[in-house]
Amino acid sequence: MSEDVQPSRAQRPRHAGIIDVATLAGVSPATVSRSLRGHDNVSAATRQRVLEAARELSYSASPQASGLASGRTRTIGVVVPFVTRWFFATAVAGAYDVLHEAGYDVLLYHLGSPDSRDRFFERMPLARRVDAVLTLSLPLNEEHTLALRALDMPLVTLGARLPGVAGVRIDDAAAVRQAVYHLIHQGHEEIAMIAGDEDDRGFGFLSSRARRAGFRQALESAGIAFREDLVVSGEYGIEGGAQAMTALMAGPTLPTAVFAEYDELAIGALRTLRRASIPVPGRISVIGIDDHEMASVVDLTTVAQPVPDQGAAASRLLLDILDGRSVEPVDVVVPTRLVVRGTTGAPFSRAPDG
Amino acid sequence: MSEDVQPSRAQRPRHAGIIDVATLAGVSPATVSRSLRGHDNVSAATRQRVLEAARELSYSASPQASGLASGRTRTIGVVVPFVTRWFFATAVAGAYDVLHEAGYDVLLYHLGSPDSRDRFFERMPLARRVDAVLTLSLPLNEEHTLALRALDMPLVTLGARLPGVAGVRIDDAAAVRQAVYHLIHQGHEEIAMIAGDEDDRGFGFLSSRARRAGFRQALESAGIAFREDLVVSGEYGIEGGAQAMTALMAGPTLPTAVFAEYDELAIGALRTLRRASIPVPGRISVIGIDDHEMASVVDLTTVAQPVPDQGAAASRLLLDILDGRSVEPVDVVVPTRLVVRGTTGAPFSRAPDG
DNA sequence: TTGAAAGCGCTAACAC
DNA sequence: GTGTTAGCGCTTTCAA
Repeated sequence: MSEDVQPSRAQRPRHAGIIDVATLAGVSPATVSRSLRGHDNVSAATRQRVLEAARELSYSASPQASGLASGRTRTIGVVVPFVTRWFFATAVAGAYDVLHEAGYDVLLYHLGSPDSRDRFFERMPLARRVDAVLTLSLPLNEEHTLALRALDMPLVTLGARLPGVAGVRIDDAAAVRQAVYHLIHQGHEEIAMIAGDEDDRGFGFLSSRARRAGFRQALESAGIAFREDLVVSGEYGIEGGAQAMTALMAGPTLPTAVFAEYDELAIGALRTLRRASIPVPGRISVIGIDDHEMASVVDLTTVAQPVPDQGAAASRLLLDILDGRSVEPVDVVVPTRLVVRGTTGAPFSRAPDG
Repeated sequence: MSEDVQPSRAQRPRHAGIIDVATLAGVSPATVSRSLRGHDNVSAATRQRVLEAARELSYSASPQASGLASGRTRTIGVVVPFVTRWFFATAVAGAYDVLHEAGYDVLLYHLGSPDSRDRFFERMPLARRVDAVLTLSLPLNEEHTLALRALDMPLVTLGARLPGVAGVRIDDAAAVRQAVYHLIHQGHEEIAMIAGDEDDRGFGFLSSRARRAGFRQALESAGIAFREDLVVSGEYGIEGGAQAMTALMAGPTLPTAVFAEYDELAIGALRTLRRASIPVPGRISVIGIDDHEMASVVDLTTVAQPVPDQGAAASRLLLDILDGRSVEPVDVVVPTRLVVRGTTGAPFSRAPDG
């Protein structure tokens, strides 16, 4: 709510308008419009003249005016929880390239916190600003979902499946299984999980829920009892992982392996372990999900998911819907794969007399 | 250039328009407009009725139409080289918060490569889409600069000073000095630099140039001869740093310390050193600039710069210009500070018989 | 194949 | 304080 000091608009040098182009080309504005947008009911000669005139005046249509007249904005709203997190930044970049290539601008909506998410969905600033919406990993409640549907525009989700909405994602349960089975195959039986925050302060990402459930299933299907006390949660990011590891270390016995819901949590955990001089994987193994760009630096074993590809795929899906090429709410599931590095190994065996 | 399949626009449920609100409130559209935008020449009672009517119809003005009529878009263009890099993502988040709070939307332009930067400046998609532009660390040649000035709209740079343009940045030379003097004080004399790419494939960031120059100056002012052969460059990101370190290791003698132009290069270098089992700082010390969020994880000594703050400060500057509160092209320089961690130490002393 | 004319939904200048 | 009247710069029928 800033004060509105109205700057004079007279200063701006007047852009060439469609009428200028029409005059120069000796045609009507309507013909200019048709020529420039590649409609086929214009003779080649006329179009040629128009294009030249437009170039000469370095004309390009005002998006405002053309949007107002046509009802389309040529803009896509991209809604992300945190642009600063590697996953989201990378997905946005992947999406951007495809959308930009297709001639769409990208309006960024950065939520930052659940509070501001709620405000966002109340005010719905997207209403007449965009032609379609791409939401990244947003966990939405009924109210949010309704607000989104009320927009009645093409919608695609990335990383969080919404019933009836097209989306791109990985199979969370499968990814967790890859990670947990890797640990089990190495002989681990005491496996802890560092999960994302699930309480109200956090977003409560859907993938978090899926991965927690997947963790339990994976253990049980391997005949290992699930222990609630070995699941700790941390806020989004490295610090969250570091704190969660600290909490885990405060428990009665340190497990022999930790599965982190995603790499940043794992990386935070590694920092805590390094500072406490606990050897990895000598005393404890660590594995994550993502294949974050830093995973290779800290030599983290992880389950890789293709992030830019998902952004690109989601955008293509959106374009398909916009162009009427797709109607079904498809559910694109991209594969993950285990990347074994140096933070996992055979379990530490306690001294026989211990 | 995608095929234009025009979707029917008839499907969209008609938003309430300003006339609907005016009718419901029993006033003219102009009064609705005035009331909603907080103009003071409306009686309290009238405004009240209008606000209620607007809420009842959940009306909000079409940005297209209001933009067309007022000549303002309430949108800021934010131009970044790579959203995926920590520095840029973090700066964008800092900027976003301030702009969003002030009621502006953010249109993201992701360049990705110098080629696409050039295309961007040729086509200048910003022309009528935004009220002002924030460019992040973009090295611009004369042509780019002209294109930007031709827009004749408020402009602020972050991380790269443009003559006559307001901006926010750190003092690159000073930051380099902090880093290099730290190494020198520890006794290092053979200090290499890993610099950003300067050839055509890279953007050739201005800060890169400044930091290279600063490096030479810092050495010489300490009485250490600058050696061209100890400067290697790497592409933007971790891989670039890793490759540069490999190149450095291929030289006749490994220096005792490496100064990286920014942390991601340093982190890449650390990965190469770890893989080659070269002890840090036992055999070689490493220092960077940024205080990247991963710096604490790899225990990297660095010169910290406040990134979200710079984004926020740049945005405030932009708002000041937009609102006519600032006219001078101010040059805001924010301080940096040395953060000593574990990758720097006393220099390795060669075996006496070596 | 082209042009004329009527909007798209607002804001701003000018009346009252 | 409030209403009336012109646009803002395009696109899109509809006619020719």
